[in-house]
Amino acid sequence: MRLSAVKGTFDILPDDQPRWRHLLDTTARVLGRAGVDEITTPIFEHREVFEKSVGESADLVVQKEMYTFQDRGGRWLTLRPEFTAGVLRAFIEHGMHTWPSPVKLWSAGPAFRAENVQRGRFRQFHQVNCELLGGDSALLDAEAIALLVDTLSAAGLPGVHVKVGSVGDPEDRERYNGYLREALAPFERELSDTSRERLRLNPMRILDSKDAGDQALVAELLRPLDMLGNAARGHFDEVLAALERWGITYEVESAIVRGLDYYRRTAFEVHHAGIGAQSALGGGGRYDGLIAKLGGPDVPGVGWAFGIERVLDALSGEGVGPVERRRPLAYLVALDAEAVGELAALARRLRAEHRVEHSYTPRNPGKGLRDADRSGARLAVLRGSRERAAGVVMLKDLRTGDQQSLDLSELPDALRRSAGASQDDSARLAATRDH
RNA sequence: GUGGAUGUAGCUCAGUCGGUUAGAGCACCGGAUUGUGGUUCCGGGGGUCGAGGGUUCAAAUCCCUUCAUCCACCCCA
Repeated sequence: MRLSAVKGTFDILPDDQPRWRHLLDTTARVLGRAGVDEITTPIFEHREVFEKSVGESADLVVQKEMYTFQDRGGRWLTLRPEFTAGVLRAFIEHGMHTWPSPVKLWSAGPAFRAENVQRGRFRQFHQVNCELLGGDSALLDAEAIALLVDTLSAAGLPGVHVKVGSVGDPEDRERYNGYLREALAPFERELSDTSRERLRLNPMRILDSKDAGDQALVAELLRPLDMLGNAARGHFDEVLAALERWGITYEVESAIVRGLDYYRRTAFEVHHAGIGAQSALGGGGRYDGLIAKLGGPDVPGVGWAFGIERVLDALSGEGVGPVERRRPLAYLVALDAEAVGELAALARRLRAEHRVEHSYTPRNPGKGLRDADRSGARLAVLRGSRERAAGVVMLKDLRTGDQQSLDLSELPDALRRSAGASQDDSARLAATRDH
């Protein structure tokens, strides 16, 4: 059987890399300016890290989608299905609650879920994650949303659709779930199977049901937003006020529901049309109490993640085209065996400044220039017996066809001059792709 | 877990009322051009027709099974 990538995984080939690089560079720049520092945590953790964070009502659904395995020492480990739990584990382990507050951290990398594959859903996928830890100010909720919007905007998606809601404080949720149970109890037999299950475990999620019958039953009921306590209501209003003040357009979602029950108060999502059925680019919310639940100090936090593949998908749809791959400045063509060694040594020196490639076997000029042309190099440098006798190289501009014989000592300067010119090219290229 | 569509060369795809040796474009290699690339022209290599089984004188083509990919449902941290 021919080997292939595992279902739900894929290779990011050299031609794809510039787009990824661009998105990650943009992320680092935007978040860095906001005082968010990068943190890298392991891609697997003790299973408890994720099991504790996930919560009881969700674990039935969610745990079976986690890649959990036993290593040779008998440890139970889980490939991270998301970033938050691992980052919080690091926060606790390194005593970050003593750092100047708030502690702002971002990460990027792969995550793993054993899901069925479709557009925008993979088993190994990649996320950018951001956490703002140690403050309960509504300003931090708003900042989190702003950072998500600003990052996507800077990457080339200025018009994402922001949905903001609040799931309230724990007591609000309890009250609301009680209300739902009471209101829906008479209709229990009319609910869909999953919703009947949810009625016991987490009634709020019934609001999420796509079943038409379920939707009809809940249509007339109050939404979570309608039953927020004073504290959560005030907090939510402050978040919205900040967003308005900053000119961030949003839509209030009266029944925003998230699959995990660690969310408190603010929850939000960003959506984009045209990336298939999975329209969510990312989302997040506030999770006060989660750090304590994981065994740390009772420090509040708010965070989000977006899916890199989905954002790139959206960017393609926006006509933000593939970014051109890096090309060498010069390709050194060895015309005889001795030149191969000479040029390899020369290339090594030139590489201190430029991207330079060279032939590894003797080539005739025709083949050598074709090699140079295919590499995408702007310049070809030829060296053979004639050049050696004169102590020179032949420098050829592959676009104009101009060529000149050049003393070896003059080559570095000549390359520097051309490098200046081709940087202008790449600047133009960058300008067109950043529209 | 469920449903639909699709699997033919490295890539994109033609080819199925069953019938010679399975084709094209692009890509790759060589030559025209043994010290000058791109364009052009000529030639060449490359295929378990996803896999297994069945029907048939004969299967890429028909039947069954299976796997994979894509899309969607379910679910979604």
